[in-house]
Amino acid sequence: MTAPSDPLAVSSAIAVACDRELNEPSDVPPTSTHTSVTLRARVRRRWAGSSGRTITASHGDTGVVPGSDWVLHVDLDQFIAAVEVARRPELRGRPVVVGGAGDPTLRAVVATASYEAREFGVHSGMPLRLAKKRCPDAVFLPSDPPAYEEVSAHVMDVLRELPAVVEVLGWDEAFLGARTDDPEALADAARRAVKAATGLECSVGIGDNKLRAKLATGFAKPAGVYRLTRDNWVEVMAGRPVTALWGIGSRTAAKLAELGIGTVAGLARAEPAALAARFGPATGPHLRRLALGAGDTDVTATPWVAKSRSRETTFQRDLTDPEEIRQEVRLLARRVVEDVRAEGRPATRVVVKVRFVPFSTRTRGVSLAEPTMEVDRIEDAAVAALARFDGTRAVRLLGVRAEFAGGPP
DNA sequence: TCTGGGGTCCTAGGACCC
DNA sequence: TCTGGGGTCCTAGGACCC
Repeated sequence: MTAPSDPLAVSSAIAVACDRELNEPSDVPPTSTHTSVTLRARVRRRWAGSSGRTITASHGDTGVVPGSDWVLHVDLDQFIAAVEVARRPELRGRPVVVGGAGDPTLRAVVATASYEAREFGVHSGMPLRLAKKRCPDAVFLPSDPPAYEEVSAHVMDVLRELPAVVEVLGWDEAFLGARTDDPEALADAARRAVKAATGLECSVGIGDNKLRAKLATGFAKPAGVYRLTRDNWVEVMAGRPVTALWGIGSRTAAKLAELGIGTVAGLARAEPAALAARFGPATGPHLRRLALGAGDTDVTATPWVAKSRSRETTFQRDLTDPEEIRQEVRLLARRVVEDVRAEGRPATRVVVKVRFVPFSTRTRGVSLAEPTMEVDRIEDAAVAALARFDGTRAVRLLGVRAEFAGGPP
């Protein structure tokens, strides 16, 4: 296949590929090992019980009829910072940085920065120390998860009043599945309802599947609405870097760059076989489908069920004493057991995570003889897993994770 | 700029079995 | 003769997301 250099030709080439891909009924042949989005959707559908309404597209996993089925993605603007400003109105208009214990001299990173702080180059994931350097006048606040959970629950309840199926994605975002002729009106209704009930601004992406709705939200921010469908996908996305896609991060982008692929258009035109050879039989073709804008349309209100519970701590000073390390693992294990018991489901496996100095992370796990919620059993399993590590290196982080048996509780 | 905490999913390799 | 080819399960690591 020749790669046209004319941008318009590129666009039409992708458009053709899109149409072919999206309309192909035998998209997932039974012998294919293709999994990713479609398989995940099937697994979830199998678990969808009677506890929630479910909209399932009747036109296959990748296609919906415009004007009939819509996916909306609602995302609260600078959520954590907005919650903090809401309860401290005097901070409005000031650069606010939330993260860790709120002390920029400690080992911690930014959870959320207000738009004012972002002007100084502060963003999520950045060490607090650097945020302080970039924006010395910012107000640094400790992270307060229970407060955010409470506001989040309120927002989700407000969204559930709308004529749509609500699938919660995290503290500050949700998918809405709806059958409507006017998705913009529904998006406006969602924005107004959230604002009226909580004072918080949100942005809404409208799409013909989850991927496009999610990406549309990025163009809607702040406090706006944007529609991204197969009709404008090529025009909007073709020239953007592959990292603009939901699910492609810097590591995958670097590997794609080695194959000479840098843009969404380039990925859309790539040979599935070449991608499969580099990324595996499922992930390779899946990456190309992302570039085509393909995604599933299933929005389900079925509550999310955790597959594991974990606790981890980064220490302010590195640990070297084996006995101290053991005691910290026991402490983390007991905290995990509290969460496991709150869940009311026994753990089947315990995994210990160690991050050595400077920053290499390793895990070791122990399968339990039988599922249990007993604190002694889980604590001992964590210590046994820890014993399988090389105990001579300095440690900066310890973590303990309990895994539950597969399937619904 | 030395890099949190809580999750999920996919892949590769070895063990084990027929 | 020291060699087969799948299938499945388990484990550790990698990558991604919020």
